[in-house]
Amino acid sequence: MTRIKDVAALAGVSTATVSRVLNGMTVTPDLESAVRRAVDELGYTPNRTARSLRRRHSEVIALVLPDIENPFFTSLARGVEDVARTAGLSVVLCNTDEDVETQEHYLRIADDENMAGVVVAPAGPSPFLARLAERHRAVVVVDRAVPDDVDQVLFDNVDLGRRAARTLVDQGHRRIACITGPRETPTATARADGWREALRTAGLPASDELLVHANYRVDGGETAMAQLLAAAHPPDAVLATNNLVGVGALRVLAAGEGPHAQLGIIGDLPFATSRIDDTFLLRLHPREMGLTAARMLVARIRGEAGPAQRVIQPSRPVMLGSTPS
Amino acid sequence: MTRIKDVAALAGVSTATVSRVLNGMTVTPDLESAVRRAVDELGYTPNRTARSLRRRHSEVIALVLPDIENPFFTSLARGVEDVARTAGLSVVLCNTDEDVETQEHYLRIADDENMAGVVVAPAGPSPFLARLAERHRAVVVVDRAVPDDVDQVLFDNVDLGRRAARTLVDQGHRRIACITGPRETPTATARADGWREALRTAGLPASDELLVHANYRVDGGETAMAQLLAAAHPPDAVLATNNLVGVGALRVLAAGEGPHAQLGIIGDLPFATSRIDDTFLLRLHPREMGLTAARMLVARIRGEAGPAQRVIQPSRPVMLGSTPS
DNA sequence: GGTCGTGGTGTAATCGATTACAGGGGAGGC
DNA sequence: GCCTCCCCTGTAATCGATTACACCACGACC
Repeated sequence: MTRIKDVAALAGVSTATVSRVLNGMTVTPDLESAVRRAVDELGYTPNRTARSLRRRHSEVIALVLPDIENPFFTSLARGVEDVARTAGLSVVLCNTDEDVETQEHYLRIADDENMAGVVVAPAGPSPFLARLAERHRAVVVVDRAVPDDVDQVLFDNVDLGRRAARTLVDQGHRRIACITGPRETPTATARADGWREALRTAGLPASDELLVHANYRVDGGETAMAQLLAAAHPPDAVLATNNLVGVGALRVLAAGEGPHAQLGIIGDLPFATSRIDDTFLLRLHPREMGLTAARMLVARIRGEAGPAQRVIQPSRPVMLGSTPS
Repeated sequence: MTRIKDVAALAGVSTATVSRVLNGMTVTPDLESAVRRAVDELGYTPNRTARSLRRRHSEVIALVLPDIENPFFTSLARGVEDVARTAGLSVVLCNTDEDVETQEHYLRIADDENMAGVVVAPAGPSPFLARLAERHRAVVVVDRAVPDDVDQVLFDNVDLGRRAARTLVDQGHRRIACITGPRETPTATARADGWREALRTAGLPASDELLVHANYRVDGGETAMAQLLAAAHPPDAVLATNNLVGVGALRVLAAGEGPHAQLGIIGDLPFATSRIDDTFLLRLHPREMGLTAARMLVARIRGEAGPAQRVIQPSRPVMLGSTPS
């Protein structure tokens, strides 16, 4: 491996001068070009480990996500990447698999590796997160609120549930069920709260048998939808509060057994294989959430940010599905 | 931040002893317990940057992927993670967006950060890759062959195309089209070669108008399928050579306009929303490919690996689709 | 009892960059 | 002509860990 010493020797200058050229400080043009020639000739790139040991932070940010197989999060990741790249930062992605310990593990690595900052969609409560923020590490939380005093980019989940449910009400449906995630998942319960509120406001029932707390994945959506349609009084419309349970619900409908029901989904379905003209999608634009979060992170890394803030990421109006693009 | 010096001072030993305790070398029990107490009390974790500067490699491996939004690759990523975790390594994921320059950038980072190794699904030819391998960095290439002398885990793509096409032939179809990726994409052309071979063997036409080189994404599949079905002599069966064009093709079929055609897909559809009983899937099990690649990487990191080898990842028999699980 | 070997510990060198500090040289002002 | 001041450069300290090397104490063996 070529080191800065080799470049300095070849260019006939000191290591300090090489470092200065590489970091854009003023240097006599003669020396500068000599250094650049030497750098090119040796194909030298600075050792980032040494650099970040000395500088006490690297040019890498960590993006800690609970489920890398969920298109919502991969889309969010793309947003973070785009901003990071233009800011000269590299993104490394860590998958916690919804496991709090794994999350702590990765947050600790980000800290120990002196990463410039962290964007995290928390799998659960994290003592370490607060500690990072206290020590003035750049941290932005996305998608899932935490009580700590850190930057956060969130949806107004109650409002999402309300708006989606209201759309079904306005369509004339009278028995509107809701498939949401586990009780321990705050976004799931908040969206269900919105659904309940919209129904009550419209004078419609929002009874227990119309609300299913499913596992928040595709199979959860399938099971829940099948259960709802098999009930004595099946609903004439169903709200799925995230993309994955939406996929599951759609599959059951596509099977065509049992009664029909209008479906509404909070989320997007980039890999849907059926026509879904008939389904309402309340698209969430996770990519834009990623953009927002990354911009906030970059500002904080640069020291341009003030006290921690919570940003509510807007979502677009409820849209009729058509085949998603 | 607490440093090893602080621990040493509190425990009344030298930094060398602390380091030895933390790295499992033999130390007098008295001192060892004193050190452990001090570590606990201070909540000390070693600074990984300093450690990897000295050791000249870190405990992190990079997984460099061309498209993080493709479920094939996220599934592969899960496989890599599972092996890495049990080996005590952390995985960071880098998205090249099919861009060779971005790929070089991330490979360089992996090198400069002294990462323990790299698993990469190459977006294209990479001079840097060969250089890494030459310098005895642990490198494993997955999914897309490269000419360099490095470990590789690949499918037998010609065979995949052949088997998938033969299944359609055995079904009694006589005019079998193929939607594959761009001519510059080796896996795409190899699978198409297999399709052509199977058709010729069966005495069926494999003419140019039956082979569409589409963009290898969902919209490419849609366009290609629409084009095929609108032809003067539409095919009675279509082979889609990857998961994404398969999704696009299915969408067009689901629209129900135009003639029907039997569909076969090389790949899996974890987010399909329709019943696909009627479609043949040749599942590829990218997760297992990730497991294999990560195991090879770990062996190489530990210095247990010999000369570079190419492993052909087996795939299961062609299966009738049903709703994927 | 003396010598040798062994196992455990501490001191200090080391990894490869950045940067505080000191010194040298040239320009400008009196 | 001399003195400042400023700008650039080089030397060496520094980041925080690991580890080569030297040393010491103790036990075994002759």
